[in-house]
Amino acid sequence: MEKKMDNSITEEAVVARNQGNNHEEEALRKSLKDDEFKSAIAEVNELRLENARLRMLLEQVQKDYNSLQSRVSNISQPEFNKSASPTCTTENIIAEESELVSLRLGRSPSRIDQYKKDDKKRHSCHSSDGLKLGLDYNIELSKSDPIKPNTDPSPDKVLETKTVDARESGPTSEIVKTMRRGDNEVSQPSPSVKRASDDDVSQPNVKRARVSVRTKCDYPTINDGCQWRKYGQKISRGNPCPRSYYRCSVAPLCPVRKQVQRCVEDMSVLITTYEGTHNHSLPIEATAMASTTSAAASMLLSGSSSSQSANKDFRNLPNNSKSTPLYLSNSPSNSNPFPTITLDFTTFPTTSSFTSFNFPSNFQSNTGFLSNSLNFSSPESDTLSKILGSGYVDYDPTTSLPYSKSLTNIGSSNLGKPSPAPKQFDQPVLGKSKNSISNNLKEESSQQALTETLTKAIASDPSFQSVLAAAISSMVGATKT
DNA sequence: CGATTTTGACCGGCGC
DNA sequence: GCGCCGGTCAAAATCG
Repeated sequence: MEKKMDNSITEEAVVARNQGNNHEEEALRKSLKDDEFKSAIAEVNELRLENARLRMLLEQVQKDYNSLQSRVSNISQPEFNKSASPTCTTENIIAEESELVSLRLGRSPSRIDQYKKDDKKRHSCHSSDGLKLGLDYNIELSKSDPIKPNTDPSPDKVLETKTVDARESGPTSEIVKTMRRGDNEVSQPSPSVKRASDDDVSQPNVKRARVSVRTKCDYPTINDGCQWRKYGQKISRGNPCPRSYYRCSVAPLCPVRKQVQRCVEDMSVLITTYEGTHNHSLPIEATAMASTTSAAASMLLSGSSSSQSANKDFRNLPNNSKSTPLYLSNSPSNSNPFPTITLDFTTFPTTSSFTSFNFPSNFQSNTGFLSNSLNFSSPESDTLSKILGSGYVDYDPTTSLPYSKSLTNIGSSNLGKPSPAPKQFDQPVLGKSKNSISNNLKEESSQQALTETLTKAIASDPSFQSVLAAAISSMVGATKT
């Protein structure tokens, strides 16, 4: 009996203890939930802070980008004004019509976007290179107002406008051309009339500038941030791969067109040729390449002589084939009747930086076209990266963002404006360890003369500055997305 | 159903 | 004048 009592007491105690345990567990769970809740709140707060920080960073980058743009615009202005001067000399015409510039931009390979099969028709959305494209009409619009539709269809007037614009830049002339086409489409729907109007624009002395972008790309087209509509496809002579013709579909009257074709020598290389300037606002991701292509086109049409002078300066560089980063080269596309500038992204740097800047000394024009070549590509040796890395700018290999180094020597003080570097950039410049910094110093001193010469060359060539600045800004812009 | 792509036809430039 | 070639158009087909 006592045992029973004891047992019952014990059971009660156990029950009571269990009940107590349940309460404790509940309290524990509650406190755990509170903790979780608090940590979640803390996490959210952290994220908010991070968000705010990133926003500030973005604003800063935007600010830098804008100031850079305005500088590019300022730098380019005299050239445009000069070339837009009312005295249309034969030299001017020949120079602008006969330019063929190759600009090679090496950059680190960025992550390859997932290619969505179901999205393959929307070729504007894919990239293997993380390239962004658009045209910078901050520059173009500030000079003249080419977008304004020509309300006076008088052929004389049209011709006059076209000629002046063409002297300013190819894309501008393209705009005028297309706006006129739009006018004709309204007033004279006949296709033959439309084509006749095209002919008016295609004066022998007025060539349209094109910017050709070469990229290693397995996909039908590169992601340039714009939306394109395919309007034709042709198999051109000498290349079994069909050439596709696209026009910008963001705005109905946008004159910008592009041609996409695989390189016959290397099928993995995609050649995208842009023509014209967007007459509408662009998505952010489309502005970066726009800056580059627009500046390149501007340089193409406005800076022939200055490029030559730059070349002259570049030839003063130390005569060491391994360390001579600048040389002139023939453009591969000699048959192209249009002034074309080529941005070559096909040679990715194996080092961490934005690399070479090559001007082959065997430059000569064999097409009657002035074939100025700016080569930013990236052979591992004799690269601009060393120069840029030793005084101008370095790029993070994973982000392609420039490290905050001084760019003032390039001629744009804002370029080097130190900006708060986010965490991911907080790593050794050029990816080198501290042990290699002394080696860097040695390299720096040995290339000091080179750097000075290059600085001089760059500073003496506004067009070159604008292209370089645009290229840099494109690197920056590409990281915004 | 609207947007986009495909594709054959057409046009102008250019060289012969 | 003719033919080739690059570029564009536009109707039909396709896609989402």
